[in-house]
Amino acid sequence: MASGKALTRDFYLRPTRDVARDLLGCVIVRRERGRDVAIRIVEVEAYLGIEDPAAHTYRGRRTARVEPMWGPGGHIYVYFTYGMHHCMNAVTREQGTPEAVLIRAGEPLEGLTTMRRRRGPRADRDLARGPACVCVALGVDRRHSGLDLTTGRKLWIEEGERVADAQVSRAPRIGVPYAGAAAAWPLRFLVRDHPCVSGRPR
DNA sequence: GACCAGATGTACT
DNA sequence: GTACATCTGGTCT
Repeated sequence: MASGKALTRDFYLRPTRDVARDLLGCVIVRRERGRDVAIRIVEVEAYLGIEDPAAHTYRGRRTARVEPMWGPGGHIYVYFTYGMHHCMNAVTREQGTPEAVLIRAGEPLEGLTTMRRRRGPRADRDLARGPACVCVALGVDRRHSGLDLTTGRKLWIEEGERVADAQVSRAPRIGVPYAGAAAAWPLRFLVRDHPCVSGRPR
């Protein structure tokens, strides 16, 4: 089912807000032992690098963990948090501009059996609902951080059905109260009324 | 809906 | 050494 036609580098080298909005409707594909697991992106958040108090690269922070964010767009940045969760981001912009888009939720499309096994008993719409759930469903952890998303081999994002502007909602990001005024920036993009969006109020 | 424990990597002193 | 994290699932109301 997956076309294997990964989004090209140019897609990711654009302004991060645009990449975030345009990722809605796109499909993340994980290919493992010839089997595909795929989800359609329904919720994302933009993180705007050194000027964004909510970003891991705020004020130019550069450590081994965030190194993938400093490279060119089109790579994946995975971090581990709360002692048990992984979250994945698509890196944007050119090399030296450390911005990214957090994948918050997706609608399961393919490989349902695999996702159900990984996530345990729960409704299908909850399989990839929430950033850590996305990683579990796709079998992604920080060993995958830094992978190139444009080669279309193990993990990539391909074009999906375009989400119309009227179907896109913008909202403040989740879980970043420490970010001061930036916590209110409307950098979260989601498909309106979609059953698979996460976004528990906080 | 509100509240909270969980378990450890990561950044910084 | 220490504080805290781009969260989830379970419990209680």
